[in-house]
Amino acid sequence: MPQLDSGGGGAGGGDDLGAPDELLAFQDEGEEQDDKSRDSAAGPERDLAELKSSLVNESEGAAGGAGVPGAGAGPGGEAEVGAEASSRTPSLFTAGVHRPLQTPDLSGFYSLTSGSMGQLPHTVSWFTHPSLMLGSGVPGHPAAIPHPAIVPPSGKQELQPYDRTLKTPAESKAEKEAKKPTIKKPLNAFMLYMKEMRAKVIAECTLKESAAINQILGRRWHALSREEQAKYYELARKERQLHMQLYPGWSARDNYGKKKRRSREKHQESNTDPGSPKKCRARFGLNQQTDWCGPCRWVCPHHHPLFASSCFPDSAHVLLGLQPSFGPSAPQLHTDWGGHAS
DNA sequence: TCTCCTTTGAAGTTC
DNA sequence: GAACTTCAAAGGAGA
Repeated sequence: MPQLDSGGGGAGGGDDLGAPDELLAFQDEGEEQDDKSRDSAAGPERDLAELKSSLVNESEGAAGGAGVPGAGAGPGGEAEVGAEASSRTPSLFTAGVHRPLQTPDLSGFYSLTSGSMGQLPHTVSWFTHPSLMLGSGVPGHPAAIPHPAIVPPSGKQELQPYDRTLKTPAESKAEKEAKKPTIKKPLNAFMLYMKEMRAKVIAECTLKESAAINQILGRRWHALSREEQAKYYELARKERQLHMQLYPGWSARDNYGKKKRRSREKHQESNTDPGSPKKCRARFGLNQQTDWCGPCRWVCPHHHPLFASSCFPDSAHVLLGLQPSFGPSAPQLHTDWGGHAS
């Protein structure tokens, strides 16, 4: 865990949490996104990469100083913890609302009470009271709020996932492994977005199938402005930051194999599928769309970014006799729409 | 009961 | 360092 280096060093390396993919995505879609952002009022807005780098700098300051905002057992924190923590679900956002974060620049993100970020739900809910968790030295303390990322082997949340009072040094390692609760990965920006928007999509589309909902959410994600996406990237970055502080030794690898491994063949099949839109786009680029295969070039009017927010669910496409996008053999939705927009 | 589906992003592994 | 793999959420569907 390279990022686990604490302090400034960690901030320099580990805190550079803008993922390569993240950047790539925007590089990929830079052209089209630029067009989009040009006509959207975002004119002078910073490039997202710039924004991200500024966020990194900002977080460096935070990490180097007080660490995670609110993490440093600030005044009033404990009182609020005991009184409110159990009655409401704290979150990064509620944290901002109820108790503005210490990092001024971030307050904008967390004090959003309207718009898309108004009610980011509880995924980040454990953030509010890190003072409980950080450096408390009392694992299993009754007042401690377990991180939602902690999931016991049963899959249900335990109140005291790290209660080791009954453990003895002689306890078998296997037993420990078996009983050790799973610490989940922190959610990335898109996951946070999904959590927030899922309910809306369900309400709008009267869909319940997560797969279909996620497809819609994927399209909408691409239709988001950079600023809007940046909010989620920032949130996700904070998630990861706090996650690292809460679980310094944790690695994503710890959870490898806990899910049943997907069929590699299937995965590879889809990756090597010549009709894979992402492949064509990656291979030929946006400027050579004439080289793209048919499915990649195919443009569903409902999937056009202009209509992304009101796009039909794919089941509706099927019902309407439009080109289906479900099924392993069907072309994936052209969610990297950014590129096909121009 | 378990796995798949489906999305994007982060992080780990492999070459 | 590029490419690939796995996991994170969600809940219906199907084995």
